[in-house]
Parts: sequence; C-alpha cells; structure tokens
Amino acid sequence: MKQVLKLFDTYEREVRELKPLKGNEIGLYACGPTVYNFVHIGNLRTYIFEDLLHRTISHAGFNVTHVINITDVGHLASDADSGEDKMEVGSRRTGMTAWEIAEFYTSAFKDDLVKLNILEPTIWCKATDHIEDQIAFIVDLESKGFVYETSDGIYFDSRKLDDYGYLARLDIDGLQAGARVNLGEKRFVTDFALWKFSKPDENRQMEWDSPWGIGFPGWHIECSAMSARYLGDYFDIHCGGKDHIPIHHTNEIAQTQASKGTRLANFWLHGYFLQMEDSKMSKSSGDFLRLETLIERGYLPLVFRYFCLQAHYRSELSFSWESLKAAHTSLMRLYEAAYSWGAPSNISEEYYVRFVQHLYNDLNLPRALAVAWELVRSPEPDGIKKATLLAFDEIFGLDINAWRPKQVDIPKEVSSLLARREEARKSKDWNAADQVRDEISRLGFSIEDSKDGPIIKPI
RNA sequence: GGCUGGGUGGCAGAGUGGUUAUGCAGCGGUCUGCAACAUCGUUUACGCCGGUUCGAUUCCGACCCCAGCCUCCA
Repeated sequence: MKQVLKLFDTYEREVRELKPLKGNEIGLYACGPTVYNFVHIGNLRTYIFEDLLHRTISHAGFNVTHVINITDVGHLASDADSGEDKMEVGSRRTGMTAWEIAEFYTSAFKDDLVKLNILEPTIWCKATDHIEDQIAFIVDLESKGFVYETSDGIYFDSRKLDDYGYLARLDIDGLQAGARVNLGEKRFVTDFALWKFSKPDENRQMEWDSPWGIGFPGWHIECSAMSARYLGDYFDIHCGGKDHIPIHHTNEIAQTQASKGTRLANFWLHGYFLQMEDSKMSKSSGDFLRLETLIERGYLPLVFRYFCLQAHYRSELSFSWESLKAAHTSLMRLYEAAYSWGAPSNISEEYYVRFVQHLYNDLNLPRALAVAWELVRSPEPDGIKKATLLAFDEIFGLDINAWRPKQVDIPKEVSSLLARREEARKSKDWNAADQVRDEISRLGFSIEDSKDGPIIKPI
C-alpha cells in the first residue's frame, strides 16, 4: 500500500498531500539564526523539526534541496529610528569584530546541529554573501512601484497589496488601531524596511553601497532574495518558527508577491515553541538554556532530540529538568533494549506500516514513537525488533545502532570489594554481602546481580 | 487593548462524538537471599459555565487562563 505524505500548510490552514511542484524535487527553505549569540534549546527544537521534515520527505522518495540561511547582518532592534544593531552590540560585548562574531556563532550553531544528529542541509547561505541579490530584488520592487524613501531608508509599501497579511490572517484595521509604537516616517504600520541608510556618525562595520546610498539591507529581504536564488520564485516548502508568521514570513510573501507574483512557497510550515517553566526562552534577555548547558548537566544531546520527539511540532512543549530526566530514562531503556537484541533480521511489516502512517500524517512523531514502544514490548523475535527499530531510527535520528554501554574503569578498590562480596554470597553470608554492597555504593557504583554474575555501573 | 492559536491524569504528551495512545513517576505482582535490573498489571484525566445531541473531553457560545505577534527573538 502506497502511503502519501500529508503536511499542514499555515497559508491555507489545512493538511494536504505534498506534491512536488517540479518532477520529483522538493525545495525546502528554513529560516536560520541571526548569529550574534548562541542559539538556545528553543531554537534547536525548530531545527530538529525541520530535520525530521527533511528525513521524512526523503523517506517518501523525493529529492530534497534543503537550504538554511545564516543571518549575519545585525539589522536594527526595531524599524523605528531607535534601537541598536545586534551585531554591533555583540561586537562591543565581546571585543570581536562583527565579522568575527558572525563566524564564531555560526560555527557554534553548526556544532549543535551535528550533536543533535541533524542532517547537513544541501545549501548554507549567508546574507552578506548575497547583498547584490538583495539590492537587485529591491530595485525590481522599486521599478514596480512598491517602495518609498524616508530619511532613514527604503520602505515597502504594504498597502499596495490587497491581501497583505493573509498568511497570519492579520486584521489590518485592528493592528492600526492597537499599534503600540509610533510609525516614525513609515506611512503605515505594516510597512517595513528594505534598505537602511548608515548614519553619518555611526561608523558601521557592516555596510554596502547601493543605488540609494551606503547602508545595509532590511531583514526580510534576504530570505526572499536567497530562496529565489537557490530554489526559484515559487518552491515547495518554507519553514521557520511560529513567531515568524505575522511579521517575517508575512513580509517575505509580500515582497515576493510584489516582485514575482507568487506566494513564495506552496507549503508554509511552522515549529511551535519550547516553553520554559517560569521564564520565556529569550535570546535578547541573555537568559536562556543552551545545548551546552544540558551537556554540562550530564545529558546526552540526543536526549534532547528524544525529548522533542515526544511532542507534535505544532504544539507547545514544556521544558523542565524533570521531564528532560524522564526523556533520559526512556532513551536509555530504548538503547539498552536494542543493544541487547543483537543482530537485526527482518523488518516487521505490520509495525512499519503503522509507523509510516503516523509519520506521513503531518509528522506525528509522538504516535510513531508510541509504535516503537509497542514494538519494544511486543513478543516479536529480537532480530525483528532490532531491524524494525533501526528502520524507524532512519527518521528518529537517535543513533540507536551506534550506542554502546558505557565502558567505565572500575577502581581496583571496587573490584576487590566486588570479589569479596561474591565470596560472601557464595557462603550465604548475606549480612557481609550487603555491607560490602553499601560500601561499593558509597564509592559511586551500583551492582546488578545477573545470571552471568554481577554487573557494576557508575551511579 | 487588538489579532492568531491553545488549555487532557502526579509530570510530559497523543487522540477521539460513544470502545479513552505512549513515555516517566507512583502503587501492586513476578523475578531476586534481600535489593537492583527486567517484566506484567494498575491509578479512568480532558479549564469553567451554558447550548446542540440518545450520548461531548471531542461540535457551538460566553468567561477565565496560557502562548505567539503588535519592539530584535525558533
């Protein structure tokens, strides 16, 4: 039975079959980070979601071109005349140049992706490598009458589009009425900057010449320009975090609609947030959890990946150390079970079909994972369980086959105690045996008695 | 305040107009000298108030609360 891959499209607000626009090719564009700081685990949840999407599309038999951009231009903290450029602020904070900062945090970001077993995208692209493309895009918009100039930059005239804001179902009148900031020289609340002028006294590290004067591109234009370069004017899937729906993606669509006449992507997919117990996961406040923080607390990076697998990408996921620990316990049990099964034999058709069914139903990984657990607890032969679970892991990406029990050096002291305990047990001196076990546990090791003798593990 | 989306058992989280996933924790059994490991079983939840219906956690309305956006943020 051939199963079809169905995904939820934010633009139409419906689940429908993914059919390639061209041949067997799927173009997938994912909004990447602004590299002025480390990414946090909330950001990483979104990249895990996109990786699952990437793997699932490949699984369905399509060729994926996965593009991730790096926003290495700082932009401003707001479109109004206030705010500071993030890269410039980062530069002052660290003593590095804006260019060095971009490079430093880009490489830190890529390290995190590798640790989470996220497949390398087909194409990485940087905003600063595509200034010409962005300028050309704005020139085109200008020739079509969609821009106007103010004293601080070139702006997009959003009222020229009838259905501006459709993606987010924006209520334009309501937005205007409830606007919280004053417009500056902008003509309308939803207008946004395409090009910003450098201020004469500013001394920016990142600026370029343009037909309108020296300055730097607005944020939204880079994605329209770069996605067009690598995937064309209308491609299959565009994704990012749900916070991008009302502004960033809305504006990308507006630009592309004005210039190319398309809605940019056939499917718009959005990852939901990782929710913190008490505070918001916020990069700008500086108060956030990195993957590194989890590792320092003794968690394997893939525990975080497993943690994310438990929730559907379109619902909020609450993070707490308690639930991360639960994920750790689950994953370790899965690893140990799979390891104990030995060599794989054949895949169980029955379980595999159910797995794919859930996967193709808008990436229902929680259900797919439930099938995995049913398999683990089923009476199927070990070889079949192993083969089937490894097939699931092509999507899960938990690296189940590579896992090995931790090899630990057992101190001499402990191994001699262990021998003494075995002696005591042989002579059924249970008091002595239990006493030695207590002593060993004080030294940081636990004992599990098995048919083949005691197994010792660090606590 | 406006718009968009959401509120499920101790925790995390699927799903459904009537049969109510899965994981973790807890409890009980098996195993064990005792434990641990493992394993089996188990706790009957859907914010609040109305309405539709033979029947609603699932549909509709009001209210409360949470999140996203309206200021850079996945």
